[in-house]
Amino acid sequence: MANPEDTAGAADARLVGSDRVLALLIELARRPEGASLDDLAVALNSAKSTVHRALGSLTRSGLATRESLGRYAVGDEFLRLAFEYQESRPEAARVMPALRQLAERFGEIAHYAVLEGGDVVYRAKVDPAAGSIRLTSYIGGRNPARATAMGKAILAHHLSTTAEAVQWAADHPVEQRTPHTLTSDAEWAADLARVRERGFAVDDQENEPGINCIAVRVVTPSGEGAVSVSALAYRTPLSTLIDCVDEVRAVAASII
Amino acid sequence: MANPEDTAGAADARLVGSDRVLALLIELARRPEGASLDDLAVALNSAKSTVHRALGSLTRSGLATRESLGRYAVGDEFLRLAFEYQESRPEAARVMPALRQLAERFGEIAHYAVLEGGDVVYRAKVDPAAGSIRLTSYIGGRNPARATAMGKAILAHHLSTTAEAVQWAADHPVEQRTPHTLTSDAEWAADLARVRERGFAVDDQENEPGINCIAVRVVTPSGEGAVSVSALAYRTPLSTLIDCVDEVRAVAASII
DNA sequence: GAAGTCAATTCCGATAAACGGAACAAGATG
DNA sequence: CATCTTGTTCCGTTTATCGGAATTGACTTC
Repeated sequence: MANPEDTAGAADARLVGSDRVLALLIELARRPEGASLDDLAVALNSAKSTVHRALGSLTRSGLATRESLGRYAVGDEFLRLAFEYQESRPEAARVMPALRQLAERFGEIAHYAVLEGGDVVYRAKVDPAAGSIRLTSYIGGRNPARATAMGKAILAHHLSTTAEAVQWAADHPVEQRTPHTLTSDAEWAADLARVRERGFAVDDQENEPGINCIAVRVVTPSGEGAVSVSALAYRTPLSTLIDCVDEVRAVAASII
Repeated sequence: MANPEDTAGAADARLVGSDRVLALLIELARRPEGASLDDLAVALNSAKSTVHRALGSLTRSGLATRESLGRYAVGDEFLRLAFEYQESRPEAARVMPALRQLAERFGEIAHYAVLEGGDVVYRAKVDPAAGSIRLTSYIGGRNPARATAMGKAILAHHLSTTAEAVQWAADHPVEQRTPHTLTSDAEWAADLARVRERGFAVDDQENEPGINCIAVRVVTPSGEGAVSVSALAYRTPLSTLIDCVDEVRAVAASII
């Protein structure tokens, strides 16, 4: 991949000790096909022997493994920890049945997310059975709250006046992700008012081209969040989702 | 300074540097509820200040986060890395559609696993829509190959004679996990012969009480593995699964 | 709002562990 | 058999880590 690293941004800064081991773990997780020791040494800008020692630590704890000569990869233990953690979360267990119903009913992807700062963080997800097209959303992933139905569904309950909504928008600028993204603070605040009025939020290809979404806010004992159905615009137009909002609401209400 | 604690059990004697940071990450992942700094310091048998520094490393890379005062937890980034990695694996993408079909058809859990040493390692999984009862299987998790249908389905193709099967069994002893576990090497080898003959393997509550399972071997460009349907015995008796083996085979054959 | 409690953070000198360049071994390749 | 790639070990120097204790901060209670 000719992709200059974005997140790590550490290609320059001198990593030491534990930070390097963690950077190595993250680097490994970015490579589903695995990588050789030299590749990793280059990526981390460190000596081979250092990376070798770091790989030793990771291997010892099961977080990394050597699949074959020249192919180090993330270990089973890493995945086990993450998946067990996820399935042990009470909130995930609570919303999964509802998400399964939604995914099956619409044949599209259902999500559960919470608000964190200016982003929504996905906490659970169900792909439809027929789903062949892959959406680039992952559990633990983020999207700007402003440009998503889930974000708006949650925020509408906290920003009760236009002034507050405009202020929040000003504090959380958003990039023009698609031609439909509402970058104007005033327009966005107006959209939020409609959300408050109708009791649900939509995202008309504001976050990703060709993808629209409907969401309603839910409150669980673990806190507040939102459930949504994200659909391919050409297959399930937004109007279809809106027509069925009562079904979505009913399923969401079934979350304890 | 004789430090007379080589505490028994999980926490090893003396963790240093990176190993401690990784141990901390693993400890955090074991606690969906989160933990305070002091709790973690006790669990790792290290000084608070040391754990504090380690938490700093983890937080900096997004693998840990402080949810509130006294509650450190695994960070979103940890989950994102694991889930993105999993969904990027070609083999997972290949088998998921088949697993979804199986889970929907039987209303039970469908798995894909590969053989690693004497264990099967789960690589993909689909829960049924109606699924309320939680099976304790996680992606990245393991079970003894001897006591599982998937393990037997794979091994039957590699141990072509009774002698080989007995030898393999002797090399990989298994504990009596349930009353049905075949701990006798000879009996197990006989069972394996039946697998070879019929072209599919079953697990009649050998691994977990009340759970039976049917599995067939599959070969993909990424290697060999097995797909299975695991069912609650009282809901879907083994005979039902066996009656439908042709369906299972057909779905498995659809995996490219 | 002051006292009390629990959690997090900072300080610091001694010690031990990490660093990395380079040489060496082991597998693959043809 | 020659050659490449990948992985592993060695070792002197340096620098980060360790942990006990004291300090600050956060939240609760009276």
